[in-house]
Amino acid sequence: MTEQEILRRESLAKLREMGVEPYPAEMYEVTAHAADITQNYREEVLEDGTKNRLNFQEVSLAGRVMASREAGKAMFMNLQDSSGRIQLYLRRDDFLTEEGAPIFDTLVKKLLDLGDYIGVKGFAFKTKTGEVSVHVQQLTFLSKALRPLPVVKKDADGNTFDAFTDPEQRYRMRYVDLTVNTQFREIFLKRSRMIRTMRSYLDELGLLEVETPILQPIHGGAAARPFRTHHNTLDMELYLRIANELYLKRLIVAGFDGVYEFGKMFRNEGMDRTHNPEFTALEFYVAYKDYVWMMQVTEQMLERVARALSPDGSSRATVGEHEIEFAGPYRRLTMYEAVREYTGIDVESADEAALRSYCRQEQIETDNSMGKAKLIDEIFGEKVEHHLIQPTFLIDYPVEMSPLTKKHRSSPGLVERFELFVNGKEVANAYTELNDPVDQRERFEDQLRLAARGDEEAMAMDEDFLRALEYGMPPTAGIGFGIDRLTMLFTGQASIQEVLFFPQMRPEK
RNA sequence: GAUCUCGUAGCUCAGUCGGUAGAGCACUUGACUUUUAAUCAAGGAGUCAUGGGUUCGAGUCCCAUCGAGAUCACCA
Repeated sequence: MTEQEILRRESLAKLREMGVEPYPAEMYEVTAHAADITQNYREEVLEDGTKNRLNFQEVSLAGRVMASREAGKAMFMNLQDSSGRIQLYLRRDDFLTEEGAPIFDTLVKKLLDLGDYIGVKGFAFKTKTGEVSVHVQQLTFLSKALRPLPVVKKDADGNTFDAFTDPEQRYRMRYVDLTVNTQFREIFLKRSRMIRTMRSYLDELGLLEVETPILQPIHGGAAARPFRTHHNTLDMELYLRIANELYLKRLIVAGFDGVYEFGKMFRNEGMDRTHNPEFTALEFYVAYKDYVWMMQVTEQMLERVARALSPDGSSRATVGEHEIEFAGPYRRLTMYEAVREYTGIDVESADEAALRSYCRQEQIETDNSMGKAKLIDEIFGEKVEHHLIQPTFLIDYPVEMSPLTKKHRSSPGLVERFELFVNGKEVANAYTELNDPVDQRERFEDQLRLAARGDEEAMAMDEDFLRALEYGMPPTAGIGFGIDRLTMLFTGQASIQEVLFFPQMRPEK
């Protein structure tokens, strides 16, 4: 233990000796919050020059002591609650035992430490320097802190000193990070508001919120390596889901017109500033619709999110150096048009060899297992994707890369799929769902052939899903959103770790 | 997985050419009854990430390991 930790344990023991419980069980009545008082306190100056305080004259608030300044027989502290900070003013003469013995020096000045949770009762007033404060008449210890918090200071110009900045410590000890770096709370408030806005939009559309299995016997619905686990009683291998798509479609088969799920997905792949092993997706599926309808819904939903998150209700958001307009309609570009526009290649007429030589020329990595579709996708990723700053629907993908997507109504070799790109990154993936069970079986068989060639991410055959389709699934549109990526977009964060409370870390020591 | 950078007091950081471990804040003691990065005086606090090596001597140089960040590869 460090010196400071030992001292705090000694303070704890002394409090108990004095009959003060540092961790009381009973609730503490809170009648006011810091931000409300500092923003709404009113007082008037009477004709004789005295001040008349108009509100907050009997308040009870609770929070953490974040700073203290002793001034002789008085003391100032900053109390932080969930709404913000407020200054407390304490005078020695206000703190006496029932017998009248002074306890200010011992109890408050010595045994109260930064980081302690306390409750205070008193009245609001303005100090000589004009700061709205609470004159404390009664103080209650609510929880003693045994470790010192980092002390982050700010001066009058807003300059920060000794900020708690080490990303490793911030992510490992989010409780400390969010206590002292309160600006990061805003990211998570926005994340919550974003999800709430989407949920209420989907509820208005009449969709049903559902939950589907995370432990799955067959990992389907996406191309990714799964986490494996084992169920003891069943004595069988299970996978943490990489997607919930096939289960949501079973519910469409079951006769629900529309279903949605916000849920964690798990992918056993690399970690970097845009990938965490577990991440959150929103997927929804709506019967009797197609991907054209889904584009309009996407535009409406994201516009609503943007307005909910911007301070002035604007549909625009600033992301890095770009101002992004989320009100629709968004630009629509086919995969082929996009590649032609940014590279000049006519991918429709080009053959595999021509694409391969272009990749060589542009130093785009390829391997021999890649077919024409995969090569186009590689070129898109290298040459096009980062140009798509304003929301852009990229539509109509080659059939080989979309085993769950319905064939295009008019363009052979393509499927009815779109991905939404914003700020050069994919944020949603949608399609007119494949509901032809015979076609779906053939697509799975193609995937099996890929797996046999060593593709670890190829989808497995899911006989029960095929059986469901054979019972009949109505024509359906479906979409998946990366909630973490969207949060990054709307909060201007470059790292996924900043939008997750507890990003995955290697174990300490 | 590869490459580069980083790891020193509770926090933020110095530490020169290899020669006794430093500062500010925090902490302790004292002064001050409207302070606010409070101020003033004095003081305490370190397994220099871990383990080896070179050297008379290593925070510093070399190797390995652990952890983090950035870039790249894969993926969303």
